[in-house]
Amino acid sequence: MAPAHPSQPDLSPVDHRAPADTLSVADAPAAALATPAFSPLYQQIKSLILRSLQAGEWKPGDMIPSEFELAARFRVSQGTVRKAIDELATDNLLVRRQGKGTFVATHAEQHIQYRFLRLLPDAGMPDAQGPAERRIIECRRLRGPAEVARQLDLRGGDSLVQIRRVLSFSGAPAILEDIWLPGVPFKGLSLETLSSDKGPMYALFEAQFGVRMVRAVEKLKAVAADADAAALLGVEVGHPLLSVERLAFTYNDVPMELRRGLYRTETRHYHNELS
Amino acid sequence: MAPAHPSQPDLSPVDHRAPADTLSVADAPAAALATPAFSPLYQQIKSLILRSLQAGEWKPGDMIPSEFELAARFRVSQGTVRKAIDELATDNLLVRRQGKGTFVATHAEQHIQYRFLRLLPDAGMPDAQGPAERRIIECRRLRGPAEVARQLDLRGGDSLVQIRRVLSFSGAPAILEDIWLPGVPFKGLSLETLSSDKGPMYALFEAQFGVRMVRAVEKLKAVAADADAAALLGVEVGHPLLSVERLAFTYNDVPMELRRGLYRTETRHYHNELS
DNA sequence: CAGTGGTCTAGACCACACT
DNA sequence: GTGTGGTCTAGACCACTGC
Repeated sequence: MAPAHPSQPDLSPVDHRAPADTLSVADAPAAALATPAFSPLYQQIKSLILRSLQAGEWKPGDMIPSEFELAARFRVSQGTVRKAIDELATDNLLVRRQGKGTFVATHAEQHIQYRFLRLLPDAGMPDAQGPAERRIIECRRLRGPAEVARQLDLRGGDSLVQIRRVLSFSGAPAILEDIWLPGVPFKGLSLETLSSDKGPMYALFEAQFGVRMVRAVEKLKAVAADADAAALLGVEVGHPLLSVERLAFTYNDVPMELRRGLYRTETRHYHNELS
Repeated sequence: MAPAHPSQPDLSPVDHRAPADTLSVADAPAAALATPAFSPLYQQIKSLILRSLQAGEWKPGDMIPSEFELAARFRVSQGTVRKAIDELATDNLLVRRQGKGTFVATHAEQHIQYRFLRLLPDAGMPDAQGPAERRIIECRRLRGPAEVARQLDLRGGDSLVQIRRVLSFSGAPAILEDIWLPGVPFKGLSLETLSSDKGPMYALFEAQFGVRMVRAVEKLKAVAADADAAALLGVEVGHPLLSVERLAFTYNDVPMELRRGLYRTETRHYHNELS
């Protein structure tokens, strides 16, 4: 067990027992007192694992090396690796399965159909609304509006993909979504790609473009339906709709998707837990 | 250090090294195979600490005994107590402060004014909207509607307190709230109590009634303002409002408050983070 | 300085899944 | 049985706070 790790440079992190000035900030100017810049070993291990995830060393769904293997690779104890993995698991980047191993989280093959969708039926079981029917209204490339570009950390003239679609439950339209994606990472995304796909959109992004959405922030408002939305969702103009603006991030907090959804909430609600 | 713990019965939990049949399920019938009913030591410690919190052995804001003291009391190692406290801290029941100690979380003297309020101004700093002005519209006791009673785990005829209030920012009304509380734990709550108070309502509940809200679930919808709401919030009838229905729980998932808020979201939004 | 939480180690054993 | 993650211990040392 624990053979040499092929083509793996010595990643042994700093020795936490060494004097403070040999820590990872060794080269910082002595006057830099604003940043304590001390980072525990397990945090450094966490960063190293994160780097491997970004680099694609292990793909979504893969099993990563065992805690002991990683401990040997990084020259630390198993407990330290464990703490690093613990944090990555609570961040939903890794999934532990006792007896089997630790796996890279994925939007595909998860029991929940849509990991980031918080819309539930008012009555009945959480999944009583069945699978959503999806209709793509359009998918085009354009030079995006400045506000969208800004949120995606792009320059004003950069290319974007815009998608508009409607989700229905049991034949009744429920959600109208506009989605903006940066053009470069999503080169080749087309109406055909989207239409022929079956699973969640974020699973498609993983499989086809290697883009994994890790976290997101949402801004919710109540708005009145305009003519467009009213027609597509089958409500009167002025009907109250829940507007959900979502900015989704990949690794390292890089924004990769802006999405604006309009939800009908007559028989459904947006569910949230506070603590 | 670690003197005898006065008036403390021997709380030593089950020995995890003992054969399985001496675990806490020792008395379960042999046929009961549906429940694995194995609980790690640190979970048992967590329950014991939780029990002390409920019993009021340590009040909100208090410092609890050090990890070593608790380890001695419960006859386990410090690391096991640590893991129990870790979970209680991530549940926001305890707060760790390095060098000082571990404290019972409180809704008072927290930097954020309202811990469960997710409404932020669209632009500007998170706290740019300043403190809210609060106006109590009414506070009365009644036999509550069946639906409210059901959600609060009460019988239909039990007494309730109902509060209606409006929150404004910079003089502009923003939130209309209806709050229902069970009458028994909140005996003595009156308009005077509420009006003379300055801090967050949940801080008042802690200080005056010993009720600490621990977590909550919310259901969000977009609705049209009715005549009442329109008048109190200064909008037209039919104006879209964000409806936020919150059920808040004390320890042990006992529901203690039902709250229905109507938020104006023209210049503010409900903020949420997904992961 | 002493007391507290925070990190790290090394080793033991348990629970679970596969073969 | 073997290999994985999960729990528990005992002891060492570090970092922060306040006397």
